[in-house]
Amino acid sequence: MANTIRNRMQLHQQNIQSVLAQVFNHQPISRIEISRNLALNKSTVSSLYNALKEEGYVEELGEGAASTAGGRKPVLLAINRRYGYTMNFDFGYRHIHVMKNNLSGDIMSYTQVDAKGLSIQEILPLIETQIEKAENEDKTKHNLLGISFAIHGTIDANAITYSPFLDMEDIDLVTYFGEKYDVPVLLENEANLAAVYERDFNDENQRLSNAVTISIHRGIGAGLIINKKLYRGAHGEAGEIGRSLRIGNNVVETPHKVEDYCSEDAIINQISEARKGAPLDRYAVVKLYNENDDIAKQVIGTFVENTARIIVNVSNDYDPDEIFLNSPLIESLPELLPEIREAYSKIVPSNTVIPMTVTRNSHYATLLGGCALITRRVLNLEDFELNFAAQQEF
Amino acid sequence: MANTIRNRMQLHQQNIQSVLAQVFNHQPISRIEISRNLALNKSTVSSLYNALKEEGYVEELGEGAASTAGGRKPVLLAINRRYGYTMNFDFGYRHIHVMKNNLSGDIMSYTQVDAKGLSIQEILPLIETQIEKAENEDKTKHNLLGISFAIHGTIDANAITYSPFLDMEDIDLVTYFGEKYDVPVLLENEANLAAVYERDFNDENQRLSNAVTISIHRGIGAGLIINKKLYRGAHGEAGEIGRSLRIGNNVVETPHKVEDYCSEDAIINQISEARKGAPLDRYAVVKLYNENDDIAKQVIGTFVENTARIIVNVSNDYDPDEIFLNSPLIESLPELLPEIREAYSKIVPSNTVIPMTVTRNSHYATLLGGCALITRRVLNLEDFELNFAAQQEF
DNA sequence: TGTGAGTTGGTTGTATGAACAAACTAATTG
DNA sequence: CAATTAGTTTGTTCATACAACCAACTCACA
Repeated sequence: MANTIRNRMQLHQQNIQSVLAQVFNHQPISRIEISRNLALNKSTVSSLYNALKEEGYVEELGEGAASTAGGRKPVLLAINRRYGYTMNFDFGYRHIHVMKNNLSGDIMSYTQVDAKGLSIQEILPLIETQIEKAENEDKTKHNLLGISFAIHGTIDANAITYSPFLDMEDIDLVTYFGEKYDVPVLLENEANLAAVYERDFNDENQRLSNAVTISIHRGIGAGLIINKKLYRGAHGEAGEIGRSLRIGNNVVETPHKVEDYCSEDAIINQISEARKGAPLDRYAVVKLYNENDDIAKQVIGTFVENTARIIVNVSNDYDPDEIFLNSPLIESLPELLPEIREAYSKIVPSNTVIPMTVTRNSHYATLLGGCALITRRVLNLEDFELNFAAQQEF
Repeated sequence: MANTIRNRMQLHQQNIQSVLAQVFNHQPISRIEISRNLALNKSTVSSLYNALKEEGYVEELGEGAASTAGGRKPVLLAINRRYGYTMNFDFGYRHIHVMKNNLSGDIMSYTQVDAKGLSIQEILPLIETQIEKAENEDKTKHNLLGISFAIHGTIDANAITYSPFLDMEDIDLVTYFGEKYDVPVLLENEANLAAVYERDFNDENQRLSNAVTISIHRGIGAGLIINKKLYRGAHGEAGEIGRSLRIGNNVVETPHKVEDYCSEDAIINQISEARKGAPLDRYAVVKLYNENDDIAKQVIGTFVENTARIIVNVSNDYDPDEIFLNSPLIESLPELLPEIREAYSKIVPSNTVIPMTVTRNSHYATLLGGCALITRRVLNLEDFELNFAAQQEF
């Protein structure tokens, strides 16, 4: 029991956080409902809520409907949407994706900034412009509260350890922006953020204890939710399933990796090479496939088969409740999912096929995953289950 | 925050457990030392300790040495070794392994019972004989407190879901022995228990947060420690790495699994077939290898190479602090470990090779892992870090 | 449409009890 | 002896529980 509380002060602090988490997860909610959910006396909840109100995190929204049996109307409590906001970025291949979110995770704005071929030195001012633009059109009390960056690489101890697609040139984003804006800055791998997104934004009833997102972009990586928590590994490299090697009797010097066969880059290159034509991109590949081009059909057929096997392997490795596929290619060719499902059930002839879902709009996923993590930091609710899904419509 | 405490009663209960865990982990220990470790007032610790003493879990061992600066001698506290004991079993291929442990995890007795080819119906009375024998020669107050079984198969919700090597014939061990002896009965997969063993018995300084044991027996399975806790997966099937499929361009109908190449059974069969001789067992294979038999050398050479790749894949999948190899074959041929290390570093040319260790006496490992889990249950310390390693010598 | 019994939400003041703190005893070193 | 440390006793503290209250609603009945 590492993270354990022992005395009344710590108990009090934790109970305040529990009340805040209740407000977050069930807003708009009344004091009496919190009292019931937490099994705390209603007077205790009132006292704890008042402490939160003094800090400005919460606000009263007005009165709700009374019970049909009569009785006083409840006062509805919610996260103070005018407290401040977070800025969340994703360094994509072509674009920087930018999202501004309030403390409830609602999307305040979303933009893409063209960044293809730019160096990090050229990208930094673009980010600053976005942050300052967001600040100018804002009316919250505390303005910017935190920043997150989705990184296509590996992170350890909130620092980039490997960045294959963008040379960071010794730029430390955390220090740079942390000192410039005096807010917490969080870096996280994009597959991990996609996993956090599925847990926090896409799982309304919070059923998922264990989930894996398989991210098929230029490489292949998995984001792991284990016991409701993001599992990063000892060095932030857990879920690097694209680097998996083949086992077999013909031992070769440089063994084949999964991503040599099954990443989006690998697929595009295979088609490109077989056609002996100019370099392709994803849109061209999708077009060829839709035009029933033989080569595209054949290569993507193998991709479907291999993806099914990757899912089998992920099942065996992690035994999750659900698997999410984060692949722009499959998103563009939705007919592939049933094919993957069929290939899967041919390999594992069981009556219970593991649930698998294709993540829609994967850029939102990583941005919202970053939002979920940095919001926890800002609210001092880092070890709490926060449900961003349930309160999106409200 | 699922497992969270909210009121003073729960806080009190948790603090009692924390004191018990301190006594367990640091016995013999004084009250004042517990007070310092837990940052609880010494009067509080005294009061909590008295509650535990009344229940009989702990006892005073006598006085320790006074500080060199003078002062009263401390009274040394420890787990009451005369409170009771646990019985822990492992259904091996040839033998049932039986261990009796006191509440501190000390080995009171160990035996193997011949069980090759016996049905579960024939095995049950053998187990009962062992339990009754242990009871007859015992002088503790409460006698048998719990039973654990290491299963070569998968377990979900404390029930066997898959048992490839022993037909369970609808026998429910938990009900059968639970009702017969009125104690908790725990079933767990043997690779998982080996992982628990490494965490609790073999990690004196409790450095390991994430560890994987790779169990290479008749099949291949992994036991996973993630964030200091055993990770079992949604259905108890996490770490079934032996079932992993090959990814590649030549898609075949029935894809190859890792354990088709790399399990002990696979190695023995390959050598056996290549020699066109009688069926072999592990001892014969070890003998051939030591006699420099060409076929054995070649097959085991490939095994070394594939094991290195499995370790690479496990690293990529789980990114643990350390990997443990639980393989009687490697245990019998210790010269293989440096070869595996070398093959590994050829594939991953990094200055930091992941620590890998061969578990000695793997039968003890699973039995002690079972002991660790059932002891937690008995002491009501299920979510606490217990360190069986540190206090083995005392 | 007016009234009051019943119900529910929320506040206030008091009681509880687990941890804390201080002052004690006990036993040691030098 | 003084200084120091271990542990106990006694009384204090304060976060939560509890009980009584107020506020405000529904609904049945007149």
